[in-house]
Amino acid sequence: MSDTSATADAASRAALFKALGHPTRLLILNLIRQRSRHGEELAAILRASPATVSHHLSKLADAGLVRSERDQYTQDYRLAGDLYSRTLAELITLSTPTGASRLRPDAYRDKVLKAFMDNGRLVRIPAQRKKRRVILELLVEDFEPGRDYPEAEVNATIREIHHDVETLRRELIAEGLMTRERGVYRRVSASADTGDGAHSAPAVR
Amino acid sequence: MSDTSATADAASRAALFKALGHPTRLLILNLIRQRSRHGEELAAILRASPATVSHHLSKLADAGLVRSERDQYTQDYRLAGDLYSRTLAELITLSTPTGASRLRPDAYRDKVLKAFMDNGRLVRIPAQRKKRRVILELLVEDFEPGRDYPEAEVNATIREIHHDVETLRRELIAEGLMTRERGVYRRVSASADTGDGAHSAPAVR
DNA sequence: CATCCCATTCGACATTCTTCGAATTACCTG
DNA sequence: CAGGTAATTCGAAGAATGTCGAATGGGATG
Repeated sequence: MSDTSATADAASRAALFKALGHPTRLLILNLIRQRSRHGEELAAILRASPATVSHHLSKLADAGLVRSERDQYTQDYRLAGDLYSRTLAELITLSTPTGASRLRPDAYRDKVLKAFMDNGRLVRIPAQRKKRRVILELLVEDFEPGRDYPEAEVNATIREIHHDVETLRRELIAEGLMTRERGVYRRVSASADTGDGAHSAPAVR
Repeated sequence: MSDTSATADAASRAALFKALGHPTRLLILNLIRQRSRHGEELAAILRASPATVSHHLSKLADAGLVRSERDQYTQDYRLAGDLYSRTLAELITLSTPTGASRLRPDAYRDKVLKAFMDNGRLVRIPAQRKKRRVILELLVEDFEPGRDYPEAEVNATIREIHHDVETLRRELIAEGLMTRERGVYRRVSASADTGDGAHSAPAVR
Protein backbone atom coordinates (compact mmCIF):
# COMPACT_ATOMS: atom_id res chain seq x y z
CA MET A 1 0.00 0.00 0.00
CA SER A 2 2.54 2.60 1.06
CA ASP A 3 5.07 3.47 -1.61
CA THR A 4 8.35 4.65 -0.16
CA SER A 5 10.17 4.74 -3.47
CA ALA A 6 11.88 7.87 -4.68
CA THR A 7 9.28 8.82 -7.24
CA ALA A 8 5.56 9.26 -6.87
CA ASP A 9 2.71 11.35 -8.12
CA ALA A 10 2.22 14.90 -6.99
CA ALA A 11 -0.57 14.26 -4.52
CA SER A 12 1.05 11.45 -2.59
CA ARG A 13 4.42 13.14 -2.54
CA ALA A 14 2.82 16.33 -1.27
CA ALA A 15 1.31 14.23 1.50
CA LEU A 16 4.80 13.37 2.69
CA PHE A 17 5.78 17.01 2.94
CA LYS A 18 2.48 17.89 4.53
CA ALA A 19 3.24 15.36 7.24
CA LEU A 20 6.53 17.15 7.86
CA GLY A 21 4.97 20.59 7.70
CA HIS A 22 4.21 21.10 11.35
CA PRO A 23 6.60 22.15 14.12
CA THR A 24 5.24 19.65 16.60
CA ARG A 25 5.74 16.78 14.21
CA LEU A 26 9.31 17.82 13.52
CA LEU A 27 9.92 17.97 17.25
CA ILE A 28 8.48 14.50 17.63
CA LEU A 29 10.81 13.14 14.97
CA ASN A 30 13.76 14.72 16.73
CA LEU A 31 12.68 13.35 20.07
CA ILE A 32 12.29 9.79 18.90
CA ARG A 33 15.39 9.97 16.76
CA GLN A 34 17.72 9.27 19.65
CA ARG A 35 15.54 6.65 21.33
CA SER A 36 11.99 5.44 21.09
CA ARG A 37 9.40 7.19 23.20
CA HIS A 38 5.78 6.53 24.03
CA GLY A 39 2.84 8.83 23.52
CA GLU A 40 2.35 9.96 27.06
CA GLU A 41 6.00 10.92 27.34
CA LEU A 42 5.84 12.95 24.15
CA ALA A 43 2.66 14.64 25.31
CA ALA A 44 4.32 15.66 28.56
CA ILE A 45 7.44 17.00 26.85
CA LEU A 46 5.52 18.85 24.17
CA ARG A 47 2.90 20.18 26.58
CA ALA A 48 0.13 18.88 24.38
CA SER A 49 -2.80 16.62 25.07
CA PRO A 50 -2.47 12.89 24.37
CA ALA A 51 -5.18 13.29 21.75
CA THR A 52 -3.15 15.88 19.88
CA VAL A 53 0.03 13.82 20.02
CA SER A 54 -1.82 10.77 18.81
CA HIS A 55 -3.16 12.81 15.94
CA HIS A 56 0.31 13.92 14.90
CA LEU A 57 1.80 10.46 15.28
CA SER A 58 -0.94 9.09 13.11
CA LYS A 59 -0.03 11.51 10.35
CA LEU A 60 3.63 10.63 10.61
CA ALA A 61 2.75 6.96 10.47
CA ASP A 62 0.56 7.46 7.41
CA ALA A 63 3.54 9.06 5.69
CA GLY A 64 5.66 6.05 6.58
CA LEU A 65 8.02 8.14 8.68
CA VAL A 66 7.32 6.41 11.96
CA ARG A 67 6.43 2.99 13.25
CA SER A 68 5.36 1.81 16.67
CA GLU A 69 5.29 -1.27 18.81
CA ARG A 70 3.80 -2.14 22.12
CA ASP A 71 5.82 -2.24 25.29
CA GLN A 72 3.80 -3.11 28.36
CA TYR A 73 1.17 -0.41 28.64
CA THR A 74 2.73 1.98 26.20
CA GLN A 75 3.01 2.32 22.46
CA ASP A 76 6.62 3.10 21.61
CA TYR A 77 7.39 5.15 18.54
CA ARG A 78 10.57 5.18 16.51
CA LEU A 79 11.69 6.37 13.08
CA ALA A 80 10.91 4.21 10.07
CA GLY A 81 11.19 4.19 6.32
CA ASP A 82 13.94 4.66 3.80
CA LEU A 83 13.15 8.26 2.98
CA TYR A 84 15.49 9.93 5.45
CA SER A 85 18.53 9.25 3.33
CA ARG A 86 17.00 10.72 0.19
CA THR A 87 17.90 14.18 -0.92
CA LEU A 88 15.26 16.83 -1.29
CA ALA A 89 15.85 16.82 -5.04
CA GLU A 90 15.01 13.13 -5.21
CA LEU A 91 11.89 13.59 -3.14
CA ILE A 92 10.66 16.51 -5.16
CA THR A 93 11.19 14.88 -8.51
CA LEU A 94 7.93 13.44 -9.72
CA SER A 95 7.64 10.37 -11.87
CA THR A 96 5.20 12.13 -14.18
CA PRO A 97 5.90 15.86 -14.07
CA THR A 98 3.35 16.67 -16.74
CA GLY A 99 2.13 13.19 -17.44
CA ALA A 100 -1.13 11.72 -16.27
CA SER A 101 -2.86 14.39 -14.20
CA ARG A 102 -4.75 17.09 -16.00
CA LEU A 103 -1.75 19.06 -17.10
CA ARG A 104 -1.41 20.57 -20.52
CA PRO A 105 2.28 21.04 -21.21
CA ASP A 106 1.61 22.95 -24.43
CA ALA A 107 -1.07 25.19 -23.04
CA TYR A 108 0.97 28.35 -23.44
CA ARG A 109 2.06 27.42 -26.96
CA ASP A 110 -1.54 26.70 -27.94
CA LYS A 111 -2.63 30.00 -26.49
CA VAL A 112 -0.09 31.92 -28.52
CA LEU A 113 -0.85 30.02 -31.70
CA LYS A 114 -4.56 30.61 -31.34
CA ALA A 115 -3.90 34.31 -30.83
CA PHE A 116 -1.60 34.85 -33.80
CA MET A 117 -2.40 32.13 -36.32
CA ASP A 118 -5.44 32.03 -38.48
CA ASN A 119 -6.02 29.23 -40.92
CA GLY A 120 -2.32 28.51 -41.31
CA ARG A 121 -1.43 32.17 -41.81
CA LEU A 122 0.42 34.37 -39.34
CA VAL A 123 -1.89 37.29 -38.61
CA ARG A 124 0.79 39.52 -37.12
CA ILE A 125 4.32 39.08 -35.85
CA PRO A 126 4.29 39.09 -32.02
CA ALA A 127 6.21 41.96 -30.48
CA GLN A 128 7.14 39.89 -27.47
CA ARG A 129 10.16 37.69 -27.83
CA LYS A 130 8.61 34.70 -26.07
CA LYS A 131 5.58 34.69 -28.31
CA ARG A 132 7.62 35.33 -31.39
CA ARG A 133 9.69 32.33 -30.44
CA VAL A 134 6.61 30.11 -30.43
CA ILE A 135 5.73 31.22 -33.95
CA LEU A 136 9.26 30.71 -35.18
CA GLU A 137 9.39 27.22 -33.72
CA LEU A 138 6.26 26.42 -35.66
CA LEU A 139 7.67 27.95 -38.80
CA VAL A 140 10.95 26.08 -38.62
CA GLU A 141 9.04 22.83 -38.74
CA ASP A 142 8.53 23.48 -42.45
CA PHE A 143 12.23 22.85 -43.02
CA GLU A 144 13.99 19.51 -42.82
CA PRO A 145 17.10 19.26 -40.68
CA GLY A 146 20.32 18.51 -42.51
CA ARG A 147 19.18 19.82 -45.88
CA ASP A 148 20.51 22.85 -47.71
CA TYR A 149 18.09 25.60 -48.64
CA PRO A 150 18.83 28.45 -51.03
CA GLU A 151 17.44 31.79 -49.90
CA ALA A 152 14.80 31.76 -52.61
CA GLU A 153 13.27 28.56 -51.25
CA VAL A 154 13.39 29.82 -47.67
CA ASN A 155 11.53 32.93 -48.76
CA ALA A 156 8.93 30.91 -50.61
CA THR A 157 8.28 28.72 -47.61
CA ILE A 158 7.97 31.64 -45.22
CA ARG A 159 5.67 33.48 -47.62
CA GLU A 160 3.20 30.63 -47.26
CA ILE A 161 2.66 31.95 -43.78
CA HIS A 162 3.38 35.65 -43.75
CA HIS A 163 4.26 38.46 -46.12
CA ASP A 164 7.13 39.92 -44.07
CA VAL A 165 9.64 37.34 -45.20
CA GLU A 166 12.73 39.33 -44.33
CA THR A 167 11.87 39.83 -40.67
CA LEU A 168 10.94 36.20 -40.09
CA ARG A 169 14.00 34.95 -41.91
CA ARG A 170 16.25 37.15 -39.84
CA GLU A 171 14.54 36.07 -36.62
CA LEU A 172 14.95 32.41 -37.47
CA ILE A 173 18.68 33.01 -37.53
CA ALA A 174 18.69 35.26 -34.47
CA GLU A 175 16.81 32.68 -32.42
CA GLY A 176 19.28 30.00 -33.44
CA LEU A 177 16.69 27.94 -35.22
CA MET A 178 18.44 28.18 -38.59
CA THR A 179 21.94 29.01 -39.81
CA ARG A 180 23.19 30.75 -42.89
CA GLU A 181 26.57 30.06 -44.46
CA ARG A 182 27.58 31.45 -47.82
CA GLY A 183 23.97 32.13 -48.73
CA VAL A 184 22.86 28.61 -47.89
CA TYR A 185 20.34 28.05 -45.09
CA ARG A 186 20.10 25.04 -42.80
CA ARG A 187 17.74 24.13 -40.04
CA VAL A 188 19.47 23.63 -36.69
CA SER A 189 18.78 20.24 -35.17
CA ALA A 190 16.28 20.34 -32.33
CA SER A 191 17.74 21.78 -29.16
CA ALA A 192 18.16 19.72 -26.03
CA ASP A 193 15.18 21.08 -24.16
CA THR A 194 11.85 21.18 -25.84
CA GLY A 195 10.04 21.93 -22.62
CA ASP A 196 7.44 19.24 -23.08
CA GLY A 197 8.25 17.80 -19.68
CA ALA A 198 8.85 14.29 -20.94
CA HIS A 199 12.50 14.26 -19.99
CA SER A 200 14.14 11.77 -17.71
CA ALA A 201 14.64 13.91 -14.65
CA PRO A 202 18.07 15.54 -14.86
CA ALA A 203 19.79 16.42 -11.62
CA VAL A 204 18.31 19.42 -9.91
CA ARG A 205 21.61 20.81 -8.81
CA MET B 1 17.63 37.20 6.54
CA SER B 2 16.76 33.84 5.06
CA ASP B 3 18.62 30.96 6.62
CA THR B 4 19.26 28.13 4.21
CA SER B 5 21.62 26.27 6.51
CA ALA B 6 20.99 22.68 7.44
CA THR B 7 19.72 23.33 10.93
CA ALA B 8 16.98 25.62 12.11
CA ASP B 9 14.26 25.87 14.68
CA ALA B 10 11.10 23.83 14.41
CA ALA B 11 8.82 26.58 13.16
CA SER B 12 10.98 27.82 10.33
CA ARG B 13 11.92 24.34 9.25
CA ALA B 14 8.29 23.32 9.24
CA ALA B 15 7.65 26.30 6.98
CA LEU B 16 9.95 24.76 4.40
CA PHE B 17 8.00 21.52 4.38
CA LYS B 18 4.73 23.36 4.38
CA ALA B 19 5.83 25.12 1.23
CA LEU B 20 6.44 21.72 -0.34
CA GLY B 21 3.21 20.26 0.97
CA HIS B 22 0.96 21.03 -1.95
CA PRO B 23 0.65 19.13 -5.23
CA THR B 24 0.54 22.24 -7.35
CA ARG B 25 3.73 23.58 -5.83
CA LEU B 26 5.52 20.30 -6.44
CA LEU B 27 4.36 20.40 -10.04
CA ILE B 28 5.67 23.94 -10.38
CA LEU B 29 9.08 22.90 -9.09
CA ASN B 30 9.17 20.06 -11.58
CA LEU B 31 8.13 22.34 -14.41
CA ILE B 32 10.77 24.97 -13.75
CA ARG B 33 13.41 22.39 -12.99
CA GLN B 34 14.28 21.83 -16.63
CA ARG B 35 14.03 25.46 -17.68
CA SER B 36 12.71 28.68 -16.28
CA ARG B 37 9.08 29.52 -16.91
CA HIS B 38 6.95 32.56 -16.36
CA GLY B 39 3.75 32.82 -14.39
CA GLU B 40 1.32 32.95 -17.26
CA GLU B 41 2.84 29.83 -18.77
CA LEU B 42 2.58 27.94 -15.49
CA ALA B 43 -1.00 29.07 -15.06
CA ALA B 44 -1.90 27.76 -18.50
CA ILE B 45 -0.19 24.42 -17.96
CA LEU B 46 -1.63 23.93 -14.50
CA ARG B 47 -5.09 25.15 -15.47
CA ALA B 48 -5.10 27.55 -12.58
CA SER B 49 -5.68 31.27 -12.41
CA PRO B 50 -2.69 33.62 -12.47
CA ALA B 51 -3.64 34.72 -8.97
CA THR B 52 -3.39 31.18 -7.68
CA VAL B 53 -0.07 30.54 -9.36
CA SER B 54 1.29 33.78 -8.01
CA HIS B 55 0.20 32.74 -4.56
CA HIS B 56 2.01 29.42 -4.82
CA LEU B 57 5.14 30.97 -6.26
CA SER B 58 5.18 33.44 -3.44
CA LYS B 59 5.18 30.61 -0.93
CA LEU B 60 7.97 28.83 -2.72
CA ALA B 61 9.96 32.05 -2.83
CA ASP B 62 9.43 32.64 0.89
CA ALA B 63 10.88 29.21 1.53
CA GLY B 64 13.91 30.08 -0.59
CA LEU B 65 13.16 27.34 -3.08
CA VAL B 66 12.63 29.60 -6.05
CA ARG B 67 13.90 32.86 -7.40
CA SER B 68 12.71 35.00 -10.25
CA GLU B 69 13.93 37.62 -12.63
CA ARG B 70 12.28 39.79 -15.18
CA ASP B 71 12.45 39.05 -18.85
CA GLN B 72 10.63 41.58 -20.95
CA TYR B 73 7.04 41.48 -19.84
CA THR B 74 7.28 38.30 -17.84
CA GLN B 75 8.69 37.21 -14.52
CA ASP B 76 10.73 34.07 -15.04
CA TYR B 77 10.99 31.57 -12.23
CA ARG B 78 13.74 29.05 -11.63
CA LEU B 79 14.96 26.87 -8.78
CA ALA B 80 17.09 28.45 -6.10
CA GLY B 81 18.74 27.64 -2.80
CA ASP B 82 21.12 25.03 -1.56
CA LEU B 83 18.52 22.83 0.05
CA TYR B 84 17.87 20.48 -2.83
CA SER B 85 21.07 18.55 -2.23
CA ARG B 86 20.36 18.01 1.46
CA THR B 87 19.00 14.73 2.67
CA LEU B 88 15.71 14.55 4.47
CA ALA B 89 17.55 13.56 7.64
CA GLU B 90 19.60 16.76 7.52
CA LEU B 91 16.53 18.85 6.93
CA ILE B 92 14.56 17.26 9.73
CA THR B 93 17.32 17.54 12.28
CA LEU B 94 16.74 20.60 14.42
CA SER B 95 19.48 22.64 16.00
CA THR B 96 17.63 22.66 19.31
CA PRO B 97 15.42 19.59 19.50
CA THR B 98 14.37 20.26 23.06
CA GLY B 99 16.29 23.44 23.64
CA ALA B 100 14.84 26.91 23.67
CA SER B 101 11.16 26.63 22.84
CA ARG B 102 8.78 25.66 25.59
CA LEU B 103 9.76 22.02 25.74
CA ARG B 104 10.23 20.19 28.98
CA PRO B 105 12.52 17.27 28.28
CA ASP B 106 12.05 15.90 31.80
CA ALA B 107 8.31 16.34 31.91
CA TYR B 108 7.62 12.62 32.05
CA ARG B 109 10.28 12.04 34.69
CA ASP B 110 8.89 14.86 36.81
CA LYS B 111 5.42 13.46 36.46
CA VAL B 112 6.49 10.05 37.69
CA LEU B 113 8.53 11.46 40.55
CA LYS B 114 5.67 13.62 41.71
CA ALA B 115 3.39 10.60 41.64
CA PHE B 116 5.64 8.20 43.58
CA MET B 117 7.92 10.34 45.72
CA ASP B 118 6.93 12.17 48.82
CA ASN B 119 9.43 14.19 50.77
CA GLY B 120 12.38 12.14 49.60
CA ARG B 121 10.65 8.84 50.36
CA LEU B 122 9.38 6.37 47.78
CA VAL B 123 5.68 5.95 48.51
CA ARG B 124 5.29 2.75 46.51
CA ILE B 125 7.29 0.85 43.92
CA PRO B 126 5.77 1.41 40.46
CA ALA B 127 4.45 -1.70 38.82
CA GLN B 128 5.23 -0.44 35.39
CA ARG B 129 8.76 -0.97 34.17
CA LYS B 130 9.13 2.49 32.63
CA LYS B 131 8.10 4.25 35.81
CA ARG B 132 10.15 1.94 37.96
CA ARG B 133 13.11 2.83 35.81
CA VAL B 134 12.67 6.51 36.58
CA ILE B 135 12.74 5.81 40.31
CA LEU B 136 15.78 3.60 39.99
CA GLU B 137 17.64 6.22 38.03
CA LEU B 138 16.97 8.65 40.84
CA LEU B 139 18.05 6.13 43.44
CA VAL B 140 21.31 5.27 41.71
CA GLU B 141 22.33 8.89 42.00
CA ASP B 142 23.02 8.23 45.65
CA PHE B 143 25.98 6.08 44.67
CA GLU B 144 29.26 7.30 43.27
CA PRO B 145 30.58 5.70 40.09
CA GLY B 146 33.81 3.78 40.40
CA ARG B 147 33.50 3.12 44.13
CA ASP B 148 33.00 -0.24 45.81
CA TYR B 149 29.98 -0.71 48.07
CA PRO B 150 29.45 -3.63 50.44
CA GLU B 151 25.90 -4.92 50.49
CA ALA B 152 25.30 -3.48 53.94
CA GLU B 153 25.98 0.03 52.74
CA VAL B 154 23.80 -0.43 49.66
CA ASN B 155 20.97 -1.56 51.89
CA ALA B 156 21.41 1.40 54.20
CA THR B 157 21.33 3.87 51.34
CA ILE B 158 18.23 2.33 49.81
CA ARG B 159 16.49 2.22 53.17
CA GLU B 160 16.71 6.02 53.28
CA ILE B 161 14.11 5.93 50.54
CA HIS B 162 12.07 2.80 50.89
CA HIS B 163 11.68 -0.17 53.18
CA ASP B 164 11.68 -2.88 50.50
CA VAL B 165 15.44 -2.91 50.13
CA GLU B 166 15.68 -6.32 48.50
CA THR B 167 13.40 -5.54 45.58
CA LEU B 168 15.03 -2.22 44.79
CA ARG B 169 18.53 -3.66 45.09
CA ARG B 170 17.63 -6.48 42.73
CA GLU B 171 16.03 -4.05 40.25
CA LEU B 172 19.11 -1.83 40.23
CA ILE B 173 21.07 -4.81 38.97
CA ALA B 174 18.35 -5.96 36.58
CA GLU B 175 18.12 -2.52 34.98
CA GLY B 176 21.88 -2.44 34.51
CA LEU B 177 22.34 0.54 36.76
CA MET B 178 24.57 -1.32 39.20
CA THR B 179 26.69 -4.47 39.13
CA ARG B 180 27.46 -7.04 41.75
CA GLU B 181 30.65 -9.06 41.77
CA ARG B 182 31.66 -11.25 44.68
CA GLY B 183 29.29 -9.44 47.02
CA VAL B 184 30.65 -6.02 46.05
CA TYR B 185 28.37 -3.49 44.38
CA ARG B 186 29.36 -0.81 41.88
CA ARG B 187 27.42 1.87 40.10
CA VAL B 188 27.56 1.55 36.32
CA SER B 189 28.80 4.70 34.58
CA ALA B 190 26.05 6.75 32.99
CA SER B 191 24.74 5.25 29.78
CA ALA B 192 25.21 6.95 26.42
CA ASP B 193 21.73 8.33 26.06
CA THR B 194 20.26 10.40 28.78
CA GLY B 195 17.37 11.53 26.66
CA ASP B 196 17.86 15.19 27.41
CA GLY B 197 18.10 16.01 23.73
CA ALA B 198 21.35 17.90 24.03
CA HIS B 199 23.25 15.53 21.82
CA SER B 200 25.05 16.52 18.67
CA ALA B 201 22.62 15.12 16.15
CA PRO B 202 23.72 11.59 15.31
CA ALA B 203 22.88 10.28 11.88
CA VAL B 204 19.24 9.41 11.50
CA ARG B 205 19.86 6.33 9.44
C1' DC C 1 -12.42 -11.36 34.91
C1' DA C 2 -12.26 -6.84 37.05
C1' DT C 3 -9.35 -3.12 36.93
C1' DC C 4 -6.08 -0.07 35.37
C1' DC C 5 -3.42 2.39 32.04
C1' DC C 6 -2.42 4.31 27.83
C1' DA C 7 -3.79 5.10 23.11
C1' DT C 8 -7.13 6.24 19.95
C1' DT C 9 -11.37 8.01 18.05
C1' DC C 10 -15.17 11.27 18.06
C1' DG C 11 -17.16 15.74 18.07
C1' DA C 12 -16.86 20.53 18.08
C1' DC C 13 -14.66 24.74 17.51
C1' DA C 14 -11.00 27.86 15.97
C1' DT C 15 -7.48 28.67 12.84
C1' DT C 16 -5.17 28.41 8.65
C1' DC C 17 -4.99 27.47 3.76
C1' DT C 18 -6.67 27.48 -1.03
C1' DT C 19 -8.85 29.48 -4.83
C1' DC C 20 -10.16 32.98 -7.96
C1' DG C 21 -12.52 37.36 -9.67
C1' DA C 22 -11.64 42.03 -9.40
C1' DA C 23 -8.74 45.80 -8.58
C1' DT C 24 -4.21 47.36 -8.38
C1' DT C 25 0.56 47.61 -9.26
C1' DA C 26 4.87 47.22 -11.94
C1' DC C 27 6.96 47.78 -15.96
C1' DC C 28 8.09 47.33 -20.90
C1' DT C 29 7.51 49.29 -25.47
C1' DG C 30 6.82 52.63 -28.91
C1' DC D 1 4.08 59.47 -21.32
C1' DA D 2 0.34 56.64 -23.29
C1' DG D 3 -1.14 52.04 -23.96
C1' DG D 4 -0.56 47.31 -23.25
C1' DT D 5 0.80 43.21 -20.66
C1' DA D 6 1.79 40.32 -16.95
C1' DA D 7 2.21 39.96 -11.94
C1' DT D 8 0.53 40.85 -7.65
C1' DT D 9 -2.60 42.12 -4.00
C1' DC D 10 -7.21 42.24 -2.00
C1' DG D 11 -11.41 40.28 -0.49
C1' DA D 12 -14.49 36.65 0.16
C1' DA D 13 -15.99 32.00 0.28
C1' DG D 14 -15.18 27.28 0.98
C1' DA D 15 -12.03 23.47 2.32
C1' DA D 16 -8.66 21.55 5.19
C1' DT D 17 -6.13 21.29 9.43
C1' DG D 18 -5.08 21.71 14.50
C1' DT D 19 -6.55 21.26 19.20
C1' DC D 20 -8.48 19.07 23.06
C1' DG D 21 -12.28 17.24 26.26
C1' DA D 22 -14.95 13.32 26.41
C1' DA D 23 -16.01 8.77 25.12
C1' DT D 24 -14.26 4.46 23.47
C1' DG D 25 -11.02 0.74 22.74
C1' DG D 26 -7.16 -2.65 23.44
C1' DG D 27 -4.16 -4.94 26.29
C1' DA D 28 -1.69 -5.86 30.52
C1' DT D 29 -1.88 -6.83 35.38
C1' DG D 30 -3.21 -8.96 39.48
